[in-house]
Amino acid sequence: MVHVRFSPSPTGFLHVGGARTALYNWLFARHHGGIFSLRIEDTDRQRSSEEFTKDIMAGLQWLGLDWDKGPIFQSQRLETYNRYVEMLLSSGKAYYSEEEGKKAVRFKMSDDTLEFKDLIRGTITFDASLIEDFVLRKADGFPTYNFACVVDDAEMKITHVIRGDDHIANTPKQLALYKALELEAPKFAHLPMILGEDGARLSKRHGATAVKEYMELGYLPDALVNFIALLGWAPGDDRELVSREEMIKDFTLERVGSTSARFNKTKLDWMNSQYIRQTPSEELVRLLKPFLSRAGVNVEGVEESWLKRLVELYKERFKTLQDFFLQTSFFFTEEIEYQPEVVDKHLKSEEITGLLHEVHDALSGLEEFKKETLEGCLRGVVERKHVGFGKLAQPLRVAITGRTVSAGLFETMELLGKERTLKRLSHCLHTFCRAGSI
RNA sequence: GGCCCCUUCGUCUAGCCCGGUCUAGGACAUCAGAUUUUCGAUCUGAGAACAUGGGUUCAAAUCCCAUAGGGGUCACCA
Repeated sequence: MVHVRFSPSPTGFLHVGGARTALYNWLFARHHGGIFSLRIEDTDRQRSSEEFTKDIMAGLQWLGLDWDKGPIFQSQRLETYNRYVEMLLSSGKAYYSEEEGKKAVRFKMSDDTLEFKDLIRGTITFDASLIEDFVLRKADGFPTYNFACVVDDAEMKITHVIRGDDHIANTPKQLALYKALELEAPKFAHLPMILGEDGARLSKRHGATAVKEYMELGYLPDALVNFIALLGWAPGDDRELVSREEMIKDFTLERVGSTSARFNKTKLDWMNSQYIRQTPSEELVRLLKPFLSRAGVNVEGVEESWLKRLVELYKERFKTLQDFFLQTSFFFTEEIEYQPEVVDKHLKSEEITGLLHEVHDALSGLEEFKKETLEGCLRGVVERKHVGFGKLAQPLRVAITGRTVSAGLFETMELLGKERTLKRLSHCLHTFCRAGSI
């Protein structure tokens, strides 16, 4: 039975690199019908914190990476590690060493050649004599990473260790420990790193690195999962949008590449927009509400069916949940702001004033404020004025939305409603257009 | 610096293990055209890569070696 684990240390928020490691472990376990465990490596008492543990678990849950066992906390397993320390001490494979008044236990490193077959890179060989005796138990009584990792992987009967390739250099030490403890080593697969857009190691200066940040920016978990899955793995054919089920079915370590990948936000944005389109509108409404609230919208006061229609109007236009409000804010307020440059360019001319006047009058007389009737009405206006519809569209858009970019005019007006549309129109005529008073 | 890993379009990658089907495929991005009430979306099309140098072979992106470049790691951190 395959048994893998994700074993983060709670010294920081769950970041995309860790998320991908977790994802690959999870996919591997699900593909083989095995076990996926979560182990918290909190042996650094200074840097570990419960806040990070919570963040990591919340992040995994949000991504839909459910674990079968755990979380197991290393900080609660000191007796176990001590038992193994005693074994090594009594067999002479470990010894006490004191430096600067701190008494630790060190492992007596062998001096042979250590070799293992990495499932992703093939055989990797190390000269053990180049590795110095390393600490097993720190002066504070806690085990070090390499030691706790080996003890736990052995006790948990982990079959495959899938982790970042920054752990390659740790592997010979762990191999030596397995040998000294007469335990069978698991198989190893070292994943290449995820780099920032510029090819440097991913860090805060690259923008969002924490999973939580992507959640707050309005990325859908499925989209993020799909995107990071493809950073190092490919299904083998030309598919880009791969569902979880397909990933589980097709995921193998053989198909994981060995070269580091750069994080590409533009492609993530594209992928997120694809997932947004796939998501039912009712679901989007539900997901969007927290974002609207945070933006200051009184969500309780917004009619559900109206919001759903707005979502449908913008469904192919917003790339993230946060982006939705950025594009539709003028629907949620009474007053809107007009940028002077935009007003100057689109509203300040005799001809436009006349046109908008005409539009205001025509719209006032409408019984029904639906997109079909609106279209008929507006096209009638430009026809009577002998101008192209393009002449009217932009100024009118600016007048009722305050922007030069929006969804279709008729749909926009319908959703905005007669009252607000006319109010904004007359406000513009009064304020910006020289000739105008209604 | 020692040790280890990596190197296909700008980016993510397919192909590499099992040399010929590769005039190297796809996606994002870019550019052009179409459409159009703006932007976007959409459709069509274009440009764009086997790091370099040696081998091996009838034949190399695919195998071998060297060089260069990038990354990782050298803690009583994980």
